[in-house]
Amino acid sequence: MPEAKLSSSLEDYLECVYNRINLNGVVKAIEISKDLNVSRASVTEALNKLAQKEYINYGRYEMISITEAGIKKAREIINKHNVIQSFFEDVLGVSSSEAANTACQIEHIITENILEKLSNFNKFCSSEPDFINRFKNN
Amino acid sequence: MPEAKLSSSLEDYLECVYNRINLNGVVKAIEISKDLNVSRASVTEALNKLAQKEYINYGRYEMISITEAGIKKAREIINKHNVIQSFFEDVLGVSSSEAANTACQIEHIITENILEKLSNFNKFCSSEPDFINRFKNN
DNA sequence: TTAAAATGTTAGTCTTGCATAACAAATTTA
DNA sequence: TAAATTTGTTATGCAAGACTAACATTTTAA
Repeated sequence: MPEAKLSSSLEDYLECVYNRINLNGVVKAIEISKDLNVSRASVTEALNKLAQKEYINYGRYEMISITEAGIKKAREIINKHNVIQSFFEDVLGVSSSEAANTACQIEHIITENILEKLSNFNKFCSSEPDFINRFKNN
Repeated sequence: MPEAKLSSSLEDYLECVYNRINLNGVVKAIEISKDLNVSRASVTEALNKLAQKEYINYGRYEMISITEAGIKKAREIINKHNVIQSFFEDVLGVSSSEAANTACQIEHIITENILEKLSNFNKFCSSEPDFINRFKNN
């Protein structure tokens, strides 16, 4: 039974593991350290914590794999990220990089309820391009 | 010359000092500890840091006052809070308490640029109540 | 005006998350 | 395949931010 709560930092590591595995089928600690701009030692430490919480499978010098619970959790985080980024980018008209950077932080904070409302709002706005255009020219 | 950067935590303390002083003219450490749900010891520590950064005036057993730089900074934080809360509450229709709690965290993260766009968006939406009503009944 | 209560401070500890340096293992390449 | 390089781990330390317990000061009230 994986423990539910992850810190922002551990969520970032899990998200990175998921993305890398999705992309390449595997992930190495050094890639994580580059993606997240942290030392290899910090990655080892974080991976041990994620394994202890049963979000990944991992042991000394072993290949990293992600559990079902890890996949579920990672997808939740990534979904949050995407909804937030889309709001900033597509509704407010913020640049892609600024939208992404801010979304990276807010994804760890926003509640499920607000997320759902925001997601609906994004959809509603994209069904009303006229409104968004008037806002942008305003 | 006050140092610019404050951690999320110190921003919370400064915001609390500002609000209490605005409300009552004075603020006591114990009130801060109750508002922020931390120990009196943590308050002492935070106040020393804020004083060292010249956002407040403070010394051992002395009355707490806020500097000009502190007022400016606090108002920026509170403005961020209000814009974010208003978006959640008035645009998305989130409850006041959930909007406030989430805004409390996002206020430490959001960039000036996104804030400005969000603020404009709030204004634009309030000038188009029909759009918001259609979203809410959707 | 003291004794009790409330408030504030200090000292020491814990946790998280990061770092560097030294060492271990695995991989690459000459 | 042996040496060099890369990658991973461990040990250790630091900083922020919180805590509790003990002590100091201030305030309240008997």
